[in-house]
Amino acid sequence: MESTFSIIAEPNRRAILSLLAAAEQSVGDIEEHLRMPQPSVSKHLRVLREAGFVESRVDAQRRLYRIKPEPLMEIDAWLEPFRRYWSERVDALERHLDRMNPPPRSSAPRRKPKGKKR
Amino acid sequence: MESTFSIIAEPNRRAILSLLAAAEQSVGDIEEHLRMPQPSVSKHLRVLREAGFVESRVDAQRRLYRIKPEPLMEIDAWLEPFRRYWSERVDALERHLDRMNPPPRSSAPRRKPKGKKR
DNA sequence: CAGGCATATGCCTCTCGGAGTATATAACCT
DNA sequence: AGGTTATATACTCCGAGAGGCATATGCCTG
Repeated sequence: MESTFSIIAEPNRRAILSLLAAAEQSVGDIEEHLRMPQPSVSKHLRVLREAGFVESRVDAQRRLYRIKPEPLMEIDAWLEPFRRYWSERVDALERHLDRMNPPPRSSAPRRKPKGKKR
Repeated sequence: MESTFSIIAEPNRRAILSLLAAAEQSVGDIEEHLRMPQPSVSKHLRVLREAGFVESRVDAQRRLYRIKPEPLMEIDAWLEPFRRYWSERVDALERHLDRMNPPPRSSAPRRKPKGKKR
């Protein structure tokens, strides 16, 4: 399966992506920058490629890898519903009030009481 | 260890977070909405809590869980260097040109040739 | 205080994926 | 062709973590 999220769960893969964010790199470049064994780099690149995070082009014996943004955009999109909390973090006041009395948000579904209490 | 990223790699945990994004929920609420066994819910909540994704408050016998945004903000921040690819995706033309001739970006470091060729 | 609901924890098992090593493939050069 | 460089793949080993189930803890109510 290997979902989009589990792929970037791996630290080395994130490092590779961050490297590629700056510029196109060959396998050897990555190996050198990240000081990791070449087979490991190739394996991670394979995973990233098959998941659409990167694409490669051939340059003689070497392969140059570059970012493909779509999966990362997907993650960015997943974060969307949480962004409203960003601003709430600006001052803790609203959170505090929110905790004290019934949240004044309009569309937040009210929980139906399951037990008897409260 | 359990890094921020590996925590949201778990689909059930993402589902829980998405639920909580809408509104504070009790363990029972989550169990019901996501149709998953209660111990599983509790265990995932524990992981999320210890990693700072959520916090709980006590309401009689039940615990109400709510989002804490910091770790998600961290992920959002990690995405930052890639955002420039978003816009490049708008029209494929720029990418294409980018691939054809030396990228006109100002600050992108040029790779030092390692082998002899190219 | 007894019994019941809500949640947490402990234990076991099983799978998945990463590390490491060796080796295969492929293109280049002389 | 033969050797060398660059990258990919195959195989084995091992540990982390998720699921399932039983059980513990805690609070509330009659």
